[in-house]
Amino acid sequence: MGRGPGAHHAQRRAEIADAVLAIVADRGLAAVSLTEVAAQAGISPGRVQHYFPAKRQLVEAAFERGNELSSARIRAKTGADPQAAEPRLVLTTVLGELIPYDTATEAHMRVRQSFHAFAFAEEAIAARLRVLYADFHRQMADLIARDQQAGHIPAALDPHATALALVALAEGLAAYVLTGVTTASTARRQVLAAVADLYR
Amino acid sequence: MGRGPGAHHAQRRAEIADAVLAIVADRGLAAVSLTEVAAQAGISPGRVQHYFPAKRQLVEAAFERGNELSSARIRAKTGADPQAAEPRLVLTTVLGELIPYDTATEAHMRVRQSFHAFAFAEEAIAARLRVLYADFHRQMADLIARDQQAGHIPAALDPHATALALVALAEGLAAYVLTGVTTASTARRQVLAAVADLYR
DNA sequence: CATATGACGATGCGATCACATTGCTTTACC
DNA sequence: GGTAAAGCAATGTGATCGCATCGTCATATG
Repeated sequence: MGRGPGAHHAQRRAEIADAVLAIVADRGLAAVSLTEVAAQAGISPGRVQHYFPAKRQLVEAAFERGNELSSARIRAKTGADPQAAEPRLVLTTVLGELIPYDTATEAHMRVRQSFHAFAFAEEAIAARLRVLYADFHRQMADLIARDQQAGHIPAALDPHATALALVALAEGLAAYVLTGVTTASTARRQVLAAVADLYR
Repeated sequence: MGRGPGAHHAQRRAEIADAVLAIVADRGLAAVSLTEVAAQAGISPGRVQHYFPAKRQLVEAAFERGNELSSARIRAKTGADPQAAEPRLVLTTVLGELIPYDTATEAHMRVRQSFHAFAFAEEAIAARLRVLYADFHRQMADLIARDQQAGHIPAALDPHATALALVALAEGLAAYVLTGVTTASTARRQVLAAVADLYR
């Protein structure tokens, strides 16, 4: 797409979605309003409305955007091809990524938590979360199954159940880190220990 | 306190706080407003305002109320004296209580999740959460330490770290149950397996 | 060149919100 | 029995919200 109307459409939408994510990360989903988003993005409220005629679409776009950014960050760390890398390395990387260690990951986990809570009232978001996690858990289970067949992980474990428990542990700890219940390093140590426990 | 002004003060406040919890549980914290709360409680908006002059106090009261109800439910299941009961029984009961299994526990976990997200924007709530969890984790750690000294749990484990991981696992799984990512029975099985793993 | 359309900014509108104010009734206390 | 305070309902108020509408300008297209 070159110049003219619609040339920067996708980019503008992404910028606005990023503004929403920034607001959610430091003031929560309740602080998201058209004027607030416009101020955060440094544009007029009319422009926000132009790209997102209804607030619902604005929030959903931010949700999708957050997931994209998360996937991109994970891909950057593990490589594009999930089959190519060592399962154990991918497991520790991905699970470690769930524990906030800088402002970007902290913001992302805050957003994730906020949408989790939001899903109680918005079935559309809940449905997307289910799809997202089904995929995520399946990928983790695949990694575990691969190292089971390689003889590195006890074959008695149920790959999917184990994956579920690992991710749940990581996210539970992440929630603690976000509110200051525990430190990031403690949480990270716990997650890595849980992975190591698979390979005992 | 007998009759006259102030006689039912605490009870009225509790009723209103319960109404807030009910709204949070099925429509989220964003749906909480003075008129909404009044409608839920079947009283006039003025009465809500009378007992809670500012919305902040209303939300905080609901937060405290939720914690009280949770503690009461746990006490009812484990007995009043935490020293009297078998540590393993208490561990499984308390952790199992974190997994939603009926409308009451589901509502409670929804409320907990909502306040967790709310804490990002409200430092006062975050501070209360920290105190709450510090206490909670310490109690769990004590139970583990007691069964370590009894020789039922490997002494090599760090009681506090182990307690932290167990609760985080349970809450992470609970979040999945709430959005339908996984079933309650699966989550429960995972939690019980984690406890059983301590006693291996 | 004419016209339609995209891309906005500006303004207005109705709803809702938290909160303030007022006033009436009931009760405790001197 | 008079008075002060508590317990409420009713109403008002200013702010903010999402969203609709209108107008302007640039650009692609015929």
